[in-house]
Amino acid sequence: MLNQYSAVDKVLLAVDCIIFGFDKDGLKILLIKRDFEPEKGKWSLIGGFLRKEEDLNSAAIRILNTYTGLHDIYMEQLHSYSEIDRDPVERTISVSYYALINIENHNAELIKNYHAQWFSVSEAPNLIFDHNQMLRFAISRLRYRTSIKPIGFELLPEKFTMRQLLELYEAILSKELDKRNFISKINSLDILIKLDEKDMQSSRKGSYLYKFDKDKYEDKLLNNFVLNL
Amino acid sequence: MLNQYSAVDKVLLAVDCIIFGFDKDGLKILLIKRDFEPEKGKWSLIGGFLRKEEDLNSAAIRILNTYTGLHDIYMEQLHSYSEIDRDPVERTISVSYYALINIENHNAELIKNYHAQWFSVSEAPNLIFDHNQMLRFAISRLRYRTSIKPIGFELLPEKFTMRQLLELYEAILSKELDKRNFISKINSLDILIKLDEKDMQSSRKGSYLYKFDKDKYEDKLLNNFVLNL
DNA sequence: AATCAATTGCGTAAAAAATACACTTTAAAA
DNA sequence: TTTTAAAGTGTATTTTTTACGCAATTGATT
Repeated sequence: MLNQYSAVDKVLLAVDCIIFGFDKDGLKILLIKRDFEPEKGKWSLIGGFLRKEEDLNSAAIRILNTYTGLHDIYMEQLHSYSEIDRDPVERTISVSYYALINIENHNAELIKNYHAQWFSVSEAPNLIFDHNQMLRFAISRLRYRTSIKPIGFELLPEKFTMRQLLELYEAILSKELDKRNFISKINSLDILIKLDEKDMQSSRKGSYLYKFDKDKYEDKLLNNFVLNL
Repeated sequence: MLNQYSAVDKVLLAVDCIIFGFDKDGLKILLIKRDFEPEKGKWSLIGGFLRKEEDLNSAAIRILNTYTGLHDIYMEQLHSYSEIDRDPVERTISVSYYALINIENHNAELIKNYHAQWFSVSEAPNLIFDHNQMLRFAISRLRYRTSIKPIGFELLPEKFTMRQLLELYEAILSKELDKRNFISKINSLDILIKLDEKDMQSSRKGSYLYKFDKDKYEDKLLNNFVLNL
């Protein structure tokens, strides 16, 4: 029974994940040393293939879970890459996703087994195929996202100082921000709860710890805003 | 020779195009009456399947050309849709693209042959599969694009009045704009050339015609700006 | 006990951008 | 000549963004 569907060339569909984390040294990404050909031994984004029984979002979530042990992580689709020879072995289209995770929360054992490693975004090694391009695109999307959605819950420890939050934003935007203006803009979002507790690591005076107001944070996630930092 | 690539489920990859046009009645999209099963006879975005010898951008351009006769049209990839049963016949992942075209320039013959038709965006019929969702997403992306890139070249005739440009923006954003503020904001972009010629259709007084300064327009395309209308 | 050092915490003034708003001009039609 | 319908034009007000500096705190040092 002929139909429009018959003459078509099927393809492999891959998912590649740009996994962002943040620690005292700044914004990082999780990369993996590829353990199969081609390009075995080179650095690559964390990826896998789409399976019959899942959609792309599920595949991205499965792949993230495989390499980090994490679940319930929000991921967002970015772009599809389809150059004919992007993968020399077989025609493969790849859909990129990004995730934001707290570096402390993932399974360190797991990533070691997979020869995965965190790299500063600014010092990332050269990546296989078109993964450099994927990474650049992800960074620019992350910057954009920062201007319309709250960010931080995913990347910071539960309790954090204003300075940590400021440095997170500075790392993402890669520019310096004025401390006072930053604080008043963040406060105007009304998503932080100031705790009665101080972090004494960073200074003699100590600085107040904050946490996100989960409900308000999630409300804000639903409605875009403009945050001009 | 076993490798990581062997166990994988290949899929069909489709491209669906949201084709925007603009005329005196506002913002429109080009839809097609589907002439094969499933959902034969229902309205659908214009689509096709990715072929071996092309990448997704080329496929989108080919599909647009097939139905409109147009070429050299800028298209932008939007999103990939991968719900398992989105197409009931076979597992198909679809990548959406959008294009902006001048309604007057396309091949009317061609679209008639294909049972394609222009619809006001606000009066679009119900579409097959997840095409309604694709359309909504495309509209929101078009609005966003409007705020960071110049728009109009693609949608307006070569010479146009300020009112036409204003109405284009109003149609895209679906809100009223203040004429005077609009004009001064558009002028501040410095992409228009005021001609010594008037359009006498719209009023007794006649209104000046403008055209885009192609070079400046394209410079602006390369660099984002913020246009708050 | 006094001083030092490092970082936190806080507010205001100036500049820039966005918004609101109304009347005159023009030329064809009556 | 009067009428009519749309074009064309500028300013004051409000809001937002930016720039900027100093006092408070406290552990460490002398």
